[in-house]
Amino acid sequence: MSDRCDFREALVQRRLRPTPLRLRVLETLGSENRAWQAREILDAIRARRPVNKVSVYRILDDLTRLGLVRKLPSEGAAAHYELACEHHPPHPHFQCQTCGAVQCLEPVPLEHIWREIDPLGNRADRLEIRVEGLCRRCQGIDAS
Amino acid sequence: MSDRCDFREALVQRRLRPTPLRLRVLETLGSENRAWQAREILDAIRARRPVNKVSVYRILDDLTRLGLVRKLPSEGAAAHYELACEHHPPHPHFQCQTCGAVQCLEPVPLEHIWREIDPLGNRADRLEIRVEGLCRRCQGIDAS
DNA sequence: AATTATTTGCAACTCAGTTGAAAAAGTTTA
DNA sequence: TAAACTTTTTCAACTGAGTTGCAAATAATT
Repeated sequence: MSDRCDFREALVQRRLRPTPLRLRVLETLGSENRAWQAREILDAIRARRPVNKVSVYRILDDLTRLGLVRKLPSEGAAAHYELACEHHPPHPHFQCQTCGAVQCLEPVPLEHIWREIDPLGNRADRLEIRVEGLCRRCQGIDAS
Repeated sequence: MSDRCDFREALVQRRLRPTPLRLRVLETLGSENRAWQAREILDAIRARRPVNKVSVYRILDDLTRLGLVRKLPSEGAAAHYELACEHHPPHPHFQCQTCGAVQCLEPVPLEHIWREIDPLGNRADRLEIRVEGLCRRCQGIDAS
């Protein structure tokens, strides 16, 4: 999945310095077609260098606020994060009820889904579609 | 919203004793057309009698496992719960990004939404549609 | 009434995420 | 380039949601 987005550029555009840590967080998010828990990102980076968890949380918050990362609602305690840059438009997600992993599904046209939904006078900004079930791995379809 | 479901009956069917506490939890969930945090349920019940939070969490877990309650994924730390009995089929939800409240929206036909989605070989069991935005109250449309 | 099973409460814990302030690193100015 | 300033990262301590193990209380069964 090695990403086509220029993270350095994306950070500079948003007036955030392209520090090694911010770049590592973005590279990690872009390295697999799935959403990551803060904890997983932390561990992935710690495999190569020491990092403090507060730094990762603050970076994820900043990037989310600036629209470079999306924070997904999730079943269970920990939030999930994914890239939100130009090559990653919004799309549905699949969460396995057994292992908890969150995969990204292909984008679907949202127009007629929006048309079905009556937001009851609330201002609707964002639509998230979540599928839950049993993933391939947990069904034993895949090896390993 | 006072509910049409017979909670006492629903509990007995599931081999759970219809204790005052379980009934209070269900009545609370059924008292408004929205999803509740465990904390909110706890506070609502405590307005009338003492309860321990562990009891409420356990009751919510049991009811969720037995299909009388649905646990919703949510933005933020705390999970939300809603009734899942016969008069409350699955439906989309709206969460306000400002106050965090989760409202229930009208059910939508899911068949052609399912048709759009490729679950990539995973077994899909459940579909949750979440709308996020700014609720009427937080827009200042409603009084109070 | 005595025994047993279920439910609730209590205390102590875990884990995700936050806060405030200090240390470190990078940038700007003189 | 040294001093002053800004931004980023770290550290320690905390909050709040949810869990665990076990004891107390309650209800059902013999």
